Amino acid sequence: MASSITFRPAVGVRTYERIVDQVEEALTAKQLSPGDHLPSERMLMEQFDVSRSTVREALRVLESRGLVELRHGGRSGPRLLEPSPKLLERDITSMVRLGRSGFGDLIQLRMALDGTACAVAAHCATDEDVEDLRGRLEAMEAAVDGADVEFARADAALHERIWAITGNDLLVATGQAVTESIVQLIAVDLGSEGRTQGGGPIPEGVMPEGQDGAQDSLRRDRILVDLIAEGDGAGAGSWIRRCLWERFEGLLEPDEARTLRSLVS
Amino acid sequence: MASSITFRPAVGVRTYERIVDQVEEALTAKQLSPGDHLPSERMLMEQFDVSRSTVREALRVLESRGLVELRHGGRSGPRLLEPSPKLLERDITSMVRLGRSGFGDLIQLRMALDGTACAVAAHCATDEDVEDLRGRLEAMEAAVDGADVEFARADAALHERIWAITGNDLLVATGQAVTESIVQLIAVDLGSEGRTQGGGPIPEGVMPEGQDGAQDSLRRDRILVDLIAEGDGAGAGSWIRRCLWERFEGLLEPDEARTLRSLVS
DNA sequence: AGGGCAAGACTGGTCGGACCAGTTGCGGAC
DNA sequence: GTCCGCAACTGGTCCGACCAGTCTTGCCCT
Repeated sequence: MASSITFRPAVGVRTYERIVDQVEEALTAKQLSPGDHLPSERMLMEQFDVSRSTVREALRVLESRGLVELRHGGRSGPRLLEPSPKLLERDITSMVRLGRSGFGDLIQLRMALDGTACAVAAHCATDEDVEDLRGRLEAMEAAVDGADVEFARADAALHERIWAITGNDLLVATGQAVTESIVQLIAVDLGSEGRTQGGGPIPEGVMPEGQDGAQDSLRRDRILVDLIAEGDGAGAGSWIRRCLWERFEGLLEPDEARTLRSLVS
Repeated sequence: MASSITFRPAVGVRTYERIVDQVEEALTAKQLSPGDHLPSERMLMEQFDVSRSTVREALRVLESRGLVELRHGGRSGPRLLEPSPKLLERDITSMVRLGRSGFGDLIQLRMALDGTACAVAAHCATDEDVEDLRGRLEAMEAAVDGADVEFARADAALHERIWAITGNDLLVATGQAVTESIVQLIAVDLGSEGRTQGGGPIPEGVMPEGQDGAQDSLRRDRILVDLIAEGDGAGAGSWIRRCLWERFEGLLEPDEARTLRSLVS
């Protein structure tokens, strides 16, 4: 068994799947690059010698995999996209909504990712990185009195920047996906709760956290940046885990909270 | 701004997307469940009052999102599926192949996930869980002299069981996706390397690790299970990170290896 | 009456042509 | 030279047809 090439099943392969495969292979082989344009549907049906329906089904699949973008009326064909965390986000969100995973699972994953990211960032952050982070802290301070959403955005930008310091695009994408899933889930919960309660007040301590919460977040983020600046990876990792736990503890079931508590030490 | 309901853009929504949305909403609202069957394409085109092409494009999208399965000739319509880690796996794999992420990023993610999973598992493992893990160690010992692939399978089963102990389905799915991506990437690398080298020997220390590697893995897994049994979460977490680093260190670029080294302490 | 096999009635997969709607770019009118 | 409108694209949807796979029905033979 010298060769371990993985063959794909050859039965039941539908025509449009072969088209999808060809495009994907051309993409991985760098024969096509994000930003390039595929030929129009009419041209593709000639090149592949299939009907337009088949071409369109293939394009639908490519589109839903985030590989191409179709624009009605544009003079150039479908545009190739670069990989985006959107897909991960949707899959994770749907897994949480449809599967047996809950909010606590999402927070746990976030703690795993953010803890690691902060630890790595502390070890490989350059002086410019730290300066950039401090700049974002200033931006947060400027927004602390403003609208909640603006502060939340500045907060998210800081953490994204920390992930980016690791130079691990996969970690960035996964982290964004999990974070985005969390806020979406909170939004949905608020929405349904608001409906059942007839538009009552928004629960405290969640996304729109008010000025006290903002001040608190800012204080914690300052400490986090300090730890990263000192190169204290272990400290930064456990600190962010603690921050996350304290922030979301109120939204968890008691046993979930206890389990996640074990990650804070 | 009392209500924070998130509306979706209403322009440019194509007909087939509205069908996809309806099915997804019925799925999240539990009006449809995995295992159920959708009506056939001809019936769907009547219910939605659209053409079959449009129904088919919607089904293609639902299929590529892993929500339905189409079987040619079956008497019942498209079958609804339950969420599977397959999607996450494909997204992660394609992000690694197409994006700027490399092998090291994947390993780093694996260390984050596995480290957290082992830490949590150590805290919430019951006596039965530990017993089950020890049983799997026996299975590995039995396979240590056998085929590499069989041992690798038993090894993977042990780690999946550890993830499962956490009760976090999302963590299990993500872990499986990352692990699967890693072996796929190794397989591809071996394949291409084999081609360029004209079918030379398989590099040491990778997937098929031989008996020495198997004995080593077994020894490490024993220690891991012991740490979990003792409830030493921090110890189990850092131990598995160390194991992963030592195992894949040889496949990493020097600077990648140094970065990941910072997670082993 | 029971068992096995063939025809039919579904299923999804593909094809071809047609028409509508949104963009864009070119050329003519001013 | 500038601006506006038309024409030549683009993708989105529809229709009708045929092929192919699968399951069921029911007939025929034993």
